Amino acid sequence: MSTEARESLNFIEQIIAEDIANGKHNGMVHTRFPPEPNGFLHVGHCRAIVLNFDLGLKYGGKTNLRMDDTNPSTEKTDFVDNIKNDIHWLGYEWANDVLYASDYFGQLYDFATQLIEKGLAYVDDSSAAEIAATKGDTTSPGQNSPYRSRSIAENLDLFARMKAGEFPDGSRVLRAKIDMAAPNLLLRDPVLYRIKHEHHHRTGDAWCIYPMYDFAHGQSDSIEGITHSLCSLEFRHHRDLYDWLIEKLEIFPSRQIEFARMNVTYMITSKRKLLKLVEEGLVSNWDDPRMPTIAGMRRRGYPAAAIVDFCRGIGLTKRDNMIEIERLEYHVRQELNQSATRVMAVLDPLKVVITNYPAGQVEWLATENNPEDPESGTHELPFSREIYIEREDFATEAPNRKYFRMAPDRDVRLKSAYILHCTGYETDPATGEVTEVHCTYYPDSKSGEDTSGVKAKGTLHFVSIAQAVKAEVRMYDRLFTDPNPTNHEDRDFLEFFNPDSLTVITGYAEPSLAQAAPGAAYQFMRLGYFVADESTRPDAPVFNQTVTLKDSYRP
RNA sequence: AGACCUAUGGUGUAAUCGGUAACACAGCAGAUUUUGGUUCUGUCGUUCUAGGUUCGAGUCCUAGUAGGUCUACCA
Repeated sequence: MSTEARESLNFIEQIIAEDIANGKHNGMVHTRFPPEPNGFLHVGHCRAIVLNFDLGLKYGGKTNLRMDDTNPSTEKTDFVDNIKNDIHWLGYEWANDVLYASDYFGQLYDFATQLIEKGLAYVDDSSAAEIAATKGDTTSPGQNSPYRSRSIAENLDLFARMKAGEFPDGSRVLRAKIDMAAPNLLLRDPVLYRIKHEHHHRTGDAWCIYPMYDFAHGQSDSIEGITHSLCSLEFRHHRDLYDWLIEKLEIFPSRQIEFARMNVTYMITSKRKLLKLVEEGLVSNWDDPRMPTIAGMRRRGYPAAAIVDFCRGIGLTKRDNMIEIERLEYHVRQELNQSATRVMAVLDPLKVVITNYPAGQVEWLATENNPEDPESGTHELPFSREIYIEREDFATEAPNRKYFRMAPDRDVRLKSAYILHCTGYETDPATGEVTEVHCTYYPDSKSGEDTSGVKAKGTLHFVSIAQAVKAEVRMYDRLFTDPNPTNHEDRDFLEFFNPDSLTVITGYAEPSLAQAAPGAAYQFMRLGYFVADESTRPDAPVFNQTVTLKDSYRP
């Protein structure tokens, strides 16, 4: 009864549990995921999405999806659609419709006016360079702006005229009047509004002044009644300003809590750097299967459930972390092992002729769709005199006692078919390369009805040559040659781009693969998991390697 | 150099008013296996340092050390 282990809560859950116990916000929990629609979502966002939406689900609250679109220069509606699609794909549903910080521009303007009226904000005519120059630094205080002591009336007038479009870009800003000597640089009269005569993807030309992050994010949280506003560690310093604004504006007290964002080896999460990969043509696009974007991982064949499980499993702290990609791959394999249909495909073919099998004869053999799922049934694949096996599965001489693949005078089973006895092989006189292998088969060794008594230690996959379908197979390796490519002070991350991260080959697949539906997951037996690419067609099947199988064979 | 944040196996986390440092991934070894997959078993290895408080410290205190963040009209 009382032997059940106490549930281990992460530090944010502890805070929430405490707030609920104390009756804060009447026990309500309301979170949000606030992406800026200026790029594709990536692994790092997955962690934040899972965290915020799971918390909403767990504590009976809601989670908003809010586009943080306060900078008209970089944001686009296209990105909004991708973001919505990615979140849905992960399996989450947001409360209400999608919300936009830009919907609050009117409210935000009123907040700014209130601040001016309280003598807590002023219009500064200084240039960006002047503001930066008088900011001081970590060891010395800044200097007050000469415009800091303008009257409230003058500030009100100037701010209204900023909004009216009377001034050019960069000529004036609205600043909070806090403390130019504050140890936290963000509190040294931070800029609240800037002038940008630019078209906004939603508000059009209605505004020519736009709020800065610090004067939009926290206020949006407050307007929406967000109880726990979760963000990454680098926003710690912003919290002082976040709290100051809420206090001075006397609005709903959302609470910001910072956590360490997730880093994964061989993956980068800088939007700027991901964009560079696309622009330089090193990857095909944002959804290239090598990209750590949600779109890329989806196209790579990573199941949404695997990504979500991964994010849930890594815990949550305030420590910088670097999670090994093997852990993500573990979840991908675990998920795919349960769901992927088993098929056979040979990627590096070596012809095998079964000399005692009648030429022209074809047998259709039943093979399990998925041994992990008894309900999954079987499908049929052809067997005939001439087949392909993996070149790697043949050796002219068995290297050691632990080798149990094909070699002269050895017996080996063909998965779901017969046991073969290797009688010899032919080589290219010029190169010495093996060109063909000869075998005989044991007619009474058919899978499921084997009475041969022959013991074969190894089992190989194969395809019947006559019925095999050629497929384009894209083999992937890590995108970078270094687990943390952006961590080198003296070298650009592109120096670590792995030129072998994509290898396109022609494989030979069992005929059922011609009908693969885009997105369908398969296990090419003994090779790995593959997904039918969105471009796959019956006459030209295309597969992306998702991840290899774990391989404990060591020659 | 200033403020703030963080230090637990190779990696990520747990240990909830101070009470035997545990789980997962990775690694290694073995069993099972018509996928050298899956599954199962075993194994390796951990509290940054120095003081202090205490019967007892990963946990509390002090001082160091190391790493991270911050001086955009980006978010």
